[in-house]
Amino acid sequence: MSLIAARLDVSVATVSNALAGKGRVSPDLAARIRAMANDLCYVPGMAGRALRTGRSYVLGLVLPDIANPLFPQIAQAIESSAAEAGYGVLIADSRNNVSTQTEVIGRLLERGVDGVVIVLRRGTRVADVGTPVAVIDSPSTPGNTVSADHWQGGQLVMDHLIGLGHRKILIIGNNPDSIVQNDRIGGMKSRLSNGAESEVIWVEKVEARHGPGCPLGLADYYRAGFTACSAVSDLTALRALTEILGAGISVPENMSVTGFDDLVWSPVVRPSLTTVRMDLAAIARIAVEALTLAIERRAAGDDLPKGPVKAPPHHKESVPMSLVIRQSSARAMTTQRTDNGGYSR
Amino acid sequence: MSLIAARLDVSVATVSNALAGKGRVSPDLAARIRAMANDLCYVPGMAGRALRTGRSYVLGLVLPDIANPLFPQIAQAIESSAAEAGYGVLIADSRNNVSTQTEVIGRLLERGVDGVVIVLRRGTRVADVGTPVAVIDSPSTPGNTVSADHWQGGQLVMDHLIGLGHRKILIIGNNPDSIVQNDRIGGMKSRLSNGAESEVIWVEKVEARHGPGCPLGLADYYRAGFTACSAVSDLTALRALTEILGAGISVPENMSVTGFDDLVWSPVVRPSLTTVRMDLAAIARIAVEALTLAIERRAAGDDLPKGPVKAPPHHKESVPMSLVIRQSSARAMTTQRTDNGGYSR
DNA sequence: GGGGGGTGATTAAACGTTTAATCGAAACTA
DNA sequence: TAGTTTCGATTAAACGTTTAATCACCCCCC
Repeated sequence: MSLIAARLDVSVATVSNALAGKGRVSPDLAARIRAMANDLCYVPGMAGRALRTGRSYVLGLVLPDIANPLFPQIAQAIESSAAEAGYGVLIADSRNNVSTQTEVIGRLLERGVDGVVIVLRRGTRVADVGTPVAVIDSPSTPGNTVSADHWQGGQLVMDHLIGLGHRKILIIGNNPDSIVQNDRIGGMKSRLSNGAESEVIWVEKVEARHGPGCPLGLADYYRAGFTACSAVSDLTALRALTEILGAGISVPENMSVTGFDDLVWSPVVRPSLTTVRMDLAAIARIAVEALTLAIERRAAGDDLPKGPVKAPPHHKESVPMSLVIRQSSARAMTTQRTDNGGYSR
Repeated sequence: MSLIAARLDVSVATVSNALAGKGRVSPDLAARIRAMANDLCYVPGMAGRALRTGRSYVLGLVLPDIANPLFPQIAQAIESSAAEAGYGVLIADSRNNVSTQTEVIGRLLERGVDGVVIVLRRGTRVADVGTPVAVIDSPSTPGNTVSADHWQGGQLVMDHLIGLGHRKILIIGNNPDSIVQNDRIGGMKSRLSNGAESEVIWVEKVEARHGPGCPLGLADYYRAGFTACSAVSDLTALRALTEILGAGISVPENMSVTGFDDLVWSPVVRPSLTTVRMDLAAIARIAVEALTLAIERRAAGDDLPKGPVKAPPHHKESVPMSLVIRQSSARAMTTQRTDNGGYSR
C-alpha cells in the first residue's frame, strides 16, 4: 500500500480510501490507484487491518467429534458460506470432551476469531465467551441458533414407510441422550397411523450388553413381522443393512431400511440407501449470517445479549429436511411371512 | 500488555521480554509480571504480533475434495499436530477443481498463512507460491513431502490374502489416474505368488458403461472362482461388500473383502471390514514439522528452494501402513465351487 | 473582496506487539 | 580511583492499515 502511494506520489490514506471506497477521492485518481494496485498485485495485509480494526475476518468452527462422518459436509457448508461473507474458517476439534471444548474455544479466541460456530452433540451447554457464538444442534436445544428440523425429517421417513404399506417398523437409535436423535424418533412416532406400530432399540444399549460391534438381532425382528428398519443415522442404517443382508434377508424385498444424513456411502452401497438429508448449505448460510450480523453490531458498539446468537428474523430457525428415496425402501410384502425369515442360509 | 506495564509501572518492552523470556529481566520482576499477567487473564493479541513479526502462526489446509470420507481423519491429524506446534489451521476446499485450487490458495495467502498443507489427488502439480508448501500424496508423486507408503500397504493386504490361501483375487480400483491407487495396486501385484493370479477392474470404467451406481458384476467373478476382493478404498470395498451380500454370497465364508483407509464405518458394518490404515498422525506430524522448519528458516532470512518442502532428514518420507484384520477376510474355501455361486435368492 | 461551504487530498495518531539501540547504575578490573 | 564490563530496564521505531482531524484550494454569494 505504501508502495502504491509512493509510485503515484499520494498519501497512503488516499490509497486506503480509494481502495475501500470510503473517504473523498476524485474518481480518476481512485481509478489510477486501483489500476496501480491491480498492477502490483497488491493484496491488503490482514495483519495491519486486524490490528487497527480489531477484526480478523476469521470464524472458528468447533466440532465435538471430528470423527463424525457428517464433518465433511458441515465443514464444506460452513467454509463456503463463510468465504462468501469474506471470512476464513479456523477449525478446532474438541474430542467429544467438554473440558477440551472450552480449551479449544479459548485457543480460537486467542487467535482473535470474530465469532465461533459450534456444532453441539448431546446438548452440551456452552459457556459465555466475549465473542458471538452460533450453535447448530436441534430446534429443541435451548440456545440453538439454527438447525435442521429433525422432527419433520422423522415424519418424512415415517410417512414414506407407512405409505409403502409398512405396519411394523423398527426404529434404531444410537444414543438415548442425543437430542437430535430423540427429535427424529419423535417425529417418526408422531406419524404412526393405520394401526402401525413401532419399537425402538438403542445401539449403545445393546452394545453395553453384548460388546461393541455385536449383532443387533435384526433377523429376529424380521421373523417377528417387522418389515422396515428406520435408523436415525446412515451409519446405523448401514450397520443394519449389512447385518440384514448377511442374514440372507433381501433388501428391500423383504425388509426396507432407511437412514438419516445422506452420508457419502449412501448412494454407493447396494441397495443404495433411502435417507433424509439436511440442507446444510442453508443451515450454514443462516448460521454465518447470524454470526456476521452480531459481529457487525458488536463492532458498532452495541453489546450482545447473553447466549448464542439468534437466527436473523427473516430466516427460519429450523430448516426442513428432504427425503431421498433410493433402492433400500420399497412396498411392504403383501403376504407376510412371520415364520422362517431366513437366518439359516 | 500495556495494562500490565501500567499496573507494575514498568515499560511494555519489559513486559514483552519477561513473557517471552527473551531480553534481560530480573527474575523477581519477571515473576511479578507473569503473576500479574495471569491475574488479568492476559493473552497476547495475535494481531499485533503478526503485524510486527510478519508471522500469523496459522497454516492453511487445502483439500481437493472435501466430500472425501478421509477428510475427518486428515483434518483431525493436521489440526492436532499444528496445535501442538502452536499453529492454527485454516481450511479451504478446492472442489476438485484445479482453478479453484489456485484461487483458494490465493485466499489463504491473503489471510497471511505462514504455510500450506495440500492434499493432492491425481497428481496435480501445485504452482510455486511465496510461502512454504507441504504436499501429501504418494511417494511416487514428484514433489511429495510425506505420505503413507501405499505400495507397502498393497503388499500388506496381498500377503494377508495369499496367506489365507486365496489364489484368484479381484482387485477393485476406482480411478485409473490416481497415483495413490496405482501404488496400492502395484504393491498388491508385487506379492502375487504360489501361482496366485489377479484381475483389476476400475469402478469408474464400468460406471462409464453402465451408469453410476451400477452393479459391478461381482457374483460373476465369484462363479469364475475368485475368492477375494481387494478394493483400493473402504468406500469401494463397502460397495463390493453390499453387492456380494445382496447376491447371497456370504462374507467371508465364500468371499473375502478388504479395503483401504479404515474409514468410520469399517468397524461397524457386518462383517466388519479388514483394511489397511495409514498412520495419519505420523504423516501430519512430519508434514507440519517440515513446514514449520521451512517457516523458521525463511524467517531467519534464508530463501527456500523451489517447490514443496521436503521431509526433515531424520524422518521417512513415506510412512508405513498397517493391516487391520477384521471379520471380512478369512481362509479361502478349500473345496472350490466354480459353479452355482448363489445370485438366485 | 472577504467570509462560508464544499471538495480533494494530506497529516498524524492509533491499534498491540517486538526489538534494536540506548542508558544509568552497579560491579568488576587494572 | 578511573576505566570498563555487566546487568536491568527504558526508549523509540517499526510492522500495515484505518480514520478522525486538518488543510489548501476553488467556487459562490453577499
